[in-house]
Amino acid sequence: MMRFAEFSKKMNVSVEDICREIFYENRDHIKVKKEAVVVRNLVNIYNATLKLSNEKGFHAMSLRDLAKETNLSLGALYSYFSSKEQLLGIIQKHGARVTGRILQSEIEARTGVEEKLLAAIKTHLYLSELMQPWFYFFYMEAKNLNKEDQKKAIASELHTEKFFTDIIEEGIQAGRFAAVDAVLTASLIKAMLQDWYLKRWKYSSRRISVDAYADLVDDVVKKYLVLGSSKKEVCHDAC
Amino acid sequence: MMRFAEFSKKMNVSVEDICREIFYENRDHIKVKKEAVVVRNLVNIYNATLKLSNEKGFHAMSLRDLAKETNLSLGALYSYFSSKEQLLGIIQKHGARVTGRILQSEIEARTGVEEKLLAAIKTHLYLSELMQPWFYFFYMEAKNLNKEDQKKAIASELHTEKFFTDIIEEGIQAGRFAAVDAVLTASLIKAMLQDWYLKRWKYSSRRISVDAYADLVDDVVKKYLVLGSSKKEVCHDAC
DNA sequence: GTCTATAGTGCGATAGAC
DNA sequence: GTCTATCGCACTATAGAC
Repeated sequence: MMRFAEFSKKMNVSVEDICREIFYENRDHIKVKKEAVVVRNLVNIYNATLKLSNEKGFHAMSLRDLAKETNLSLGALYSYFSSKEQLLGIIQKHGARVTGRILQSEIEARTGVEEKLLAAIKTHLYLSELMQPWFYFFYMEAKNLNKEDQKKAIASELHTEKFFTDIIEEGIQAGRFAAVDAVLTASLIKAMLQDWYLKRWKYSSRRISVDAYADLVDDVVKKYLVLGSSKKEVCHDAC
Repeated sequence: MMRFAEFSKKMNVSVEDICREIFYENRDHIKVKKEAVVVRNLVNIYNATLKLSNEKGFHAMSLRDLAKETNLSLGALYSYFSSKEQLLGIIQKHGARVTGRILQSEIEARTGVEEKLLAAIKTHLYLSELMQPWFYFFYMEAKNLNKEDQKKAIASELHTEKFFTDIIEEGIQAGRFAAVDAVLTASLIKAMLQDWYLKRWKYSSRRISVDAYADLVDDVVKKYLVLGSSKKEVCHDAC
């Protein structure tokens, strides 16, 4: 099964690609017209927004802060979005979209139910590792969205969870997993996956790799779920 | 083992008690002198602050919002704290203190390592259920604290985690738990416990009780940790 | 395409009447 | 002990020079 290094190469998820996508979809709100200029500045603006927001919150970040961080003027910033609120909404929307898209394609590529579960766990962790600031932002700033975007954020959260619920139910029906509560179990898995990007500082300072974390989560989940997995297996950590 | 209803009765953690404690420790910053008046207003102010902050963030809550919610004037509010920042710091500090105090006393009351682990899980969940707005606030607003208080918040987070690490290590040394990575496992447990108060809306709408959630977490953790726990036990959900 | 200057708003905080 | 009125400031957003 794939490790993070491969995933990272294969995906090549770059902020630049996301920004180009945003450019094409928001041509009307963006006053500047040269693609190369726009993409360069959007990358700059979004990275700075994520940095400042993740340090002290989106609301606490003023556009003067953002202008300083990007080395752009206030006026120039407003050539790339029409209001501070819109800036928030765009980052949320496109982050969520990329996540959903990749998660789906990676799960579909597997057949066995245990492989699917492992692939879902790994893909979610690897994605959140590649795009940690986006994931963190998505989580912490959801309450600052307007009502409509907030609904979308909740839907996106439940949609991700459903990937896991479906896999677990499939495993139960196939007689490979114990008959647990699939919805609740999926919630627990999601909680463990979220901790990875929400407490990045903790795992960083302890020098835990994303692969090690993925193995751990998979281990915990499989011990709970998989029928006939002997307790002996636990020993591979000890022996 | 104790259930939530008992815990709730036994603890009788009231916002009023916390506010009285705050009053005694901050007499110098609080201009009003009659205890009864102060406690009544502090309860009002803190509840309103938690409500508004948890809806839209502490920074986004203006003191005019707070005045409206508490039915106090701007001037009156400033009789109970000296700045908006101080209001944030006080809520954080006292919330963290109550948590640490209760968690410690509940764990100390047990002897067996498995009982300790279950007690720690249940106490954390039950406390976060009783004081959900405080826990949520503590988590989401940590980044808005000044640097000094931020350090304290991180220390508090690690301190809570250490309760779990210690119990797991004790279990491993006693030969009752598998030789897992105690620190990492404690992180995972904490992640699952935090989801309970961070995603309260989700569990509420699904009508999951805190007792059911506690049993689930305990089940997952014990299946991963406890040596010689037969897989047959998983079936109690199915059969 | 980017800048500076500024209009207009709402904020945190305080003074002084009652 | 609580109120109203207001100060000074920092914010979002825009207009117009370059």
